[in-house]
Formats: sequence, structure tokens, C-alpha cells
Amino acid sequence: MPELSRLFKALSDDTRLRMLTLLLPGELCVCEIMQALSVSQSRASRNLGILRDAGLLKDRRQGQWVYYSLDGDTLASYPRLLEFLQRNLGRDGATEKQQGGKETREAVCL
Amino acid sequence: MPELSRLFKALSDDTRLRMLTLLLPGELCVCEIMQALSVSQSRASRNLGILRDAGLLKDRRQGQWVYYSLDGDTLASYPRLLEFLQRNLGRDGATEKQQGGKETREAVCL
DNA sequence: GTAGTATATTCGCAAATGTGCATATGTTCC
DNA sequence: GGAACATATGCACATTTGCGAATATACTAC
Repeated sequence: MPELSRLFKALSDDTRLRMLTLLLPGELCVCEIMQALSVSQSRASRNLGILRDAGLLKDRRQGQWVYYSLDGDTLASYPRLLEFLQRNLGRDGATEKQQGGKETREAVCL
Repeated sequence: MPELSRLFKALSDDTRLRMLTLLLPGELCVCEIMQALSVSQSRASRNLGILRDAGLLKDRRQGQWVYYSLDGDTLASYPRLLEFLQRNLGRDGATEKQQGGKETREAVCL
């Protein structure tokens, strides 16, 4: 259970939720996330690290860039979590749209 | 989205997760929860209040007791949340069992 | 090697969080 | 009016959190 509370703690911050929203469709590098969310570099890096340590994201270095994406392994081990996030992220942020006729599920590569 | 991060913040504490686990099958009064979790009275009351303010629980006074139970209205408005909690709460707590052949979903009255 | 870019980490620091203790409020029974 | 019990809340305090600024590390290109 401490594991689960750590997961929720990672999700309990608005910046990090916006990051997840941004990453639902696919991977992005840190600088893209910084720009999209208008947050400082250290803030972006730190919060992405927290999401990674909680198992929600994985990172991949390519050249000088580090790309973050959803960690399918962890998400697969928490039934319903991904679906919950897809349905509830970016609802009242005004930053997002979300509305596709049916499902957004296919957009994420697990 | 601030609403959603508040929800997760309420879920980001071990005591509160154990309370939710305890309340999945049905309502309990504060004193029962205190005993079951071996926590102080103020700690129980405060954390139950946090779960209530986040919309996860509702309370009902009956005589000198206050009974807390899952708030079906809120849970209904967050698709997949209840199912996620039912499947993941009380896994590594050693305090819990969980294992029913199929589903536990019917146990909760929404 | 140096310079430039991308990312991570260290260092304060202010704010939020979780807790126990004591106290207040609410209810029941006499 | 009590006294007794159940619950909520105010207060103080230690811990944790999130942040920016500065610095460190990693990679690329020269």
C-alpha cells in the first residue's frame, strides 16, 4: 500500500497531471514539455523525475535530448488506471480539448 | 484539473487509503475505524474529513455516532476510479485480504 | 581541447502536510 | 441542570513539498 500512496502522491500535483495529459498521445522531450506548459527547466525536470520514479513514465535518451513517455509496464499492472487518466485528465484545465467521438485509448502505445 | 489533483492528494496518504479499504464493503463509524486501524481519534477524524472534503466519502450522523461511507455520486462522476480502488487497495498492506474469485464490485452499494 | 545546448541536481526557503495533545462541540442518559 | 461518550477542531511542531537560482553533468559540433 505504501507503493500505492506513492503513486497517488505523484499524481497529486497539477503540473504533473498536465505533463501526463501532454504525454497521453505519445513521447516528448523535456524541452517540448517545458515550452508547452510554460514551466522552468528545473521544475520540468524534477516533476518528470517524480513521475518516472513513481513508475508512471519512462525516459529514453537520444543524443542530447531525453524523451519521456508513459510507462506501459507499470500502467498495465494497475488495472483501470490508464483508462481513468485518459477519461479524467485535462477536463477543467482549459489547456486541453479531449472529446473524440468514442475513445482515445488507441492513441497511447502500450 | 485542480479538482483532480485535490482528489489524488486525498488519496496520497497511507492512513486514508487504509480507511477507504476498510469502507469498501460498507459504512462504519469513526470509532470503528479508529480501532480497526489503531490510530488516534484526532487522526481518524481529520483524515476522514479530508476524504469527505475531496468528495470520496460522505458522512451521516446517527445519535452520537458519525458514519462514513463511500460517496457514490462523486465516484460515479469519475469513471473507473472505484474499480481502480477496488482492484488495487490493500494489496501490500498485509492488513488486508482481497482475493475473491471474480469481483468485489457488488459489495459496494452505489 | 572549447563552446553551445539539453537535462539533472544541489541549495536554500516558503508553504503545505500529518500528527498528538488539549479543548470544544454534539448527543444521550440520568 | 449534570456526567459520559463520540466526534471535530485549534494549536504547536517536525517533516515534507514545490519552487527558483545556481551549478553540475551529458552530449554534439567544432
